[in-house]
Amino acid sequence: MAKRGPYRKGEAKRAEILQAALEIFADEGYRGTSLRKVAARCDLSLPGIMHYFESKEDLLTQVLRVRDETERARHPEFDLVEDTLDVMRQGMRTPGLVELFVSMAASAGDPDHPAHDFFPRRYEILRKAAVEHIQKAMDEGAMRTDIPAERLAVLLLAVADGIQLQWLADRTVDMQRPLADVLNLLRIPG
Amino acid sequence: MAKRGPYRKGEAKRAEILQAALEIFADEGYRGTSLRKVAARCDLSLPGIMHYFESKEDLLTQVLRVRDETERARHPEFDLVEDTLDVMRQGMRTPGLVELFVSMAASAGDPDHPAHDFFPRRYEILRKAAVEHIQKAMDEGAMRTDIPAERLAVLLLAVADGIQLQWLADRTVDMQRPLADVLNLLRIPG
DNA sequence: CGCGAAAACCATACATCGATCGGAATTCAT
DNA sequence: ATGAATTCCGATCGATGTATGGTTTTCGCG
Repeated sequence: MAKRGPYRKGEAKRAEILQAALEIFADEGYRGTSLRKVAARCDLSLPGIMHYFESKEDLLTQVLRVRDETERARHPEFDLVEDTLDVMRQGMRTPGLVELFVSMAASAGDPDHPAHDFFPRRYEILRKAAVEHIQKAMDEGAMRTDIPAERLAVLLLAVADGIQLQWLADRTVDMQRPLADVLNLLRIPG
Repeated sequence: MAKRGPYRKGEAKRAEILQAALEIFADEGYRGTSLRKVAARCDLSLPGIMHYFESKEDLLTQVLRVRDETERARHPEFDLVEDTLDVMRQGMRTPGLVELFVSMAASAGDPDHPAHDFFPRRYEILRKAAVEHIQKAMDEGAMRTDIPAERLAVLLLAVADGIQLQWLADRTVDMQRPLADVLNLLRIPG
């Protein structure tokens, strides 16, 4: 007789909070966004938020989670190049979420941080998906390098993340070009 | 009769504050480090800090500045490969500073942030230095690509930054390998 | 030397933040 | 319909960055 699980309205509110937080961080940036502001948009008080999430960082971690899930839903079958480019296009429209992602990645190194497990897991998933596609291209003889697919996957993810960091500093840099360049370095020329 | 410039003790304290902040962030991480803690290490009160720095973010920005300067002093003549690898080795010993760097990069997108000018300027300097070395290697025929040096510089910096992001999430990843790999992709094989 | 203005520095206070606690109101399985 | 679990709030706490006013120290200049 201990637990009874969340109510229907509860689950709805939880989703509403995550959506509100996502929107606020998307168009107001990571700085100066308080839980009380998120609460206000949901017609809630701050303890109302804390009822659903253990801490602010917990909420933000789950924001990243739903962001990842919705993005994954937008791409039923994974295409290495096109999907990565689409992630960047999406990022250009929502700089606040890129800031959130980077900022969380910075502090998630702490073992006590709610996102401490999220990022390694995420990288592993992305790496695995990338390796799969790279390996296929290699088997088709479309690669001109002897670097193993696993290392190429790490390299490609690094390019994708790194160019976003540069873009945060200077929004005029071309985020798609470096990825295209490194892919051209791998492809057998015309 | 307006200004008289800082006193001798003042400049010393200013440097002491920056050094103390650097050390605290280096071995305690970015999270949970307050200005009062920095003040205590300098035998100062919090307003004592605020006398020298306009805000916390201003202090942190200048921490990054002195960090850059001391690193540049350690490398009188710039060597693209060896220096980048050394930056990563240095980062592995001070994860807190990597977190600080990434976290600042995330929030420096705001035009009102003290580091808003720092990062573009930094990237421009690094890019220019990288272009110089790449161009030299190209003139010597040591490159096997028709991608212009400027774009290769952006690509190399992206790899360096991106692999650090992955390393923050998983400290077992090899930070040096991806850089070596992308360089091998550019070099004419044996 | 010593005068005095600027710099260095502190005690205090303030606004805001995330977090906590006790309790009231609401939901829903039984 | 009952009652326990969930939902949610008012009030409060400790900590943080910041602002204010004043006091002490430094040091150029007469």
